[in-house]
Amino acid sequence: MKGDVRVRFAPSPTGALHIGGAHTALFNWLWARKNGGAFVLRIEDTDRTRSTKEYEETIMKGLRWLGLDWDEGPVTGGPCGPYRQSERSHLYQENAQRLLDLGLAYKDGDAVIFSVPKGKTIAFEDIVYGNISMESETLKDIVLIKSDGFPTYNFAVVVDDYLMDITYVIRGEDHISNTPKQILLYEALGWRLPRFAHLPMILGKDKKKLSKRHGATSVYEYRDMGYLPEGLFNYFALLGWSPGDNQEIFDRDEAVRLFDLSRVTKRAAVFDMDKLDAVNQIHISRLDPQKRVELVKPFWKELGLEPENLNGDFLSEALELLQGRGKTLREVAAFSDYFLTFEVVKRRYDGSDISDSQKSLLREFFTQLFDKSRWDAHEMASFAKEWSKDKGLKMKDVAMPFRMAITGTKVSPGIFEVAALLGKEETAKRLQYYGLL
RNA sequence: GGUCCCAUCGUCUAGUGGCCUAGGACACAGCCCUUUCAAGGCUGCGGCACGGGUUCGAAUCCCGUUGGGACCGCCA
Repeated sequence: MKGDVRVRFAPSPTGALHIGGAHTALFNWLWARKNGGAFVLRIEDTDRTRSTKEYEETIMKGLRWLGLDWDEGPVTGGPCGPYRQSERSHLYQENAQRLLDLGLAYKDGDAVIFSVPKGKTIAFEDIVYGNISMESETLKDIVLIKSDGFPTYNFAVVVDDYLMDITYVIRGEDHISNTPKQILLYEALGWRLPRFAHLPMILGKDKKKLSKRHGATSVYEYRDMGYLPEGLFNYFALLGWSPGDNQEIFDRDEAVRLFDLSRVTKRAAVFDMDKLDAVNQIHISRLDPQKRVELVKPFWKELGLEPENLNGDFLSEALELLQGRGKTLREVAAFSDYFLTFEVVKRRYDGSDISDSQKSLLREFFTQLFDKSRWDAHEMASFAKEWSKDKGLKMKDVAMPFRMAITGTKVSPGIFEVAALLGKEETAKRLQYYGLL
C-alpha cells in the first residue's frame, strides 16, 4: 500500500565503500524493502578529479556483497536515468538557467551562484531529529554550477532527488546543515520536498569521525578479515537502531520485518569491534555446514593449505567439531588447520617437552587405546578415563599430550572427537612421529 | 569563531511522567560444566553529565551549565 516509497543511496566514487556509506545504504535499503518501495543507486561523480570508474565498481560490489540489491542504478537502468551525475549535465544546466532567468541566481566568473534570501527562517521536520530550523542570514550564497561546468553537490542532489522522485532522503547526520540550503533550492524551483531522515554518525573508539586512523574502514577489509556479510549487516543495523525488544541477532528478512525509521536513535554510535566479533561469531555458527566449508576455503588457502584435496564431508564435520570457536572465518581456518595436514602440526610442535619416562608411559596408553577400543570418541574417552584412573593419573595427563601430538596446539575441540574424525591411520601416523606409538 | 545537532553502564541500546531500588547485549570478573579452548548456564561489576525549575511524582517535560560531534569548499 505504500509502494510510493523511493529512497536512494548516492555515493561519490572517490573511494571504496566505507563503514559510514554502508550503514547509510543499509538503512535506505531496509526502508525501501520494508515498504515495498524502490532503492535507487545514484553515482555522484561530479568531482571530476577524484571520481573513478574503478571505485564505482568497488562500491557496487561491496553493496552486492552485503546483500543490498538496488532496483535502479547505472548499469541496472530505470525510468529516471541516467544514474550517473556526470551524464545528467543538461538537467543541472537547465535548472540553473531557470534560476538565472528568475533572477534568483547570478553569475560570477563562469560559476552560477544562488543568492540566499535574507530574513528567512528555514525549518523542516526531520523524521529522526524532529524540528530543525535555521536563519537564512547564517547562510552564504550557494554555488550551483562550478566554473568547470559541473554542478555542486548541493545543487545536483536537489535536482536529482526531485527528478528521480525520491520521497525519503535518508543520509548521515553530517548533512543536516546542508538541508536548509537544499530546501531553499527546492522552494526556488517550486518543487515539493521529500521527507528527510538523518542518521546518527558512526564514530571511532576515540569518538571522532571514523577515518583510516581507526583501522579498517572499507567493507572489503572486513570481508578479507573473515567477517560474514550477514554479520556486518546485523551489526550495522544495530548502530543507531534497535527493534525495541531485546532481540539483537537477525538476518536480512527479519531486519526488514522489524525495521522502522521511527526507531532510529539520535546519538552518534561508536564502532565496537568486540561486539562485531560477537555478532559475527553467532552468524558463523548459524551457517549451513557445507556453505561454511566453502566460505572458509579461501582462508585455508591463505594459510597455504589445500582444502580442495580433501573430502567435503570431512571438512564439514571438522568445522562442526569446532562449534562456537572462531569469531571470523580467518580464525576458523586457523583453528582447524591440523585437519588439513600434519605438516602444520610438525611445524609448531617438536615434542621435545616429553621426557623419556613420560614417553614410555604414554606409549603404553596409546598401544592399548589402539588395541582395545573401537575407533569411537566415546569409547576412547571412557578407556582414557579408566586407564588414567588406574595409573593414578588425571584424564588430562593423557589428553593433553594426545592433543599436542595430533593438533600441535593446546587448544582444540574434544581430542577424542578430533582423533575419531582424523581416523585411526592418520592418528597413528602422528603419534608415531612423536614416538608415542 | 559562527550555525546546527546530541547527551542512560567502558561500548551498542530499552526506556516517551508513576510498571525503574533503570532492562538487555558486548566487554570484563567469578562460578558451574570440563581432557584444553570455546560454546552453554548462573552470578557479579557498572549508567540516567551537572544545576535549577514544572509536577503529588521525573531518566522521561522546560531552562541553564558542562561535555561531545557535525557543518561552515567552485569536496561530496
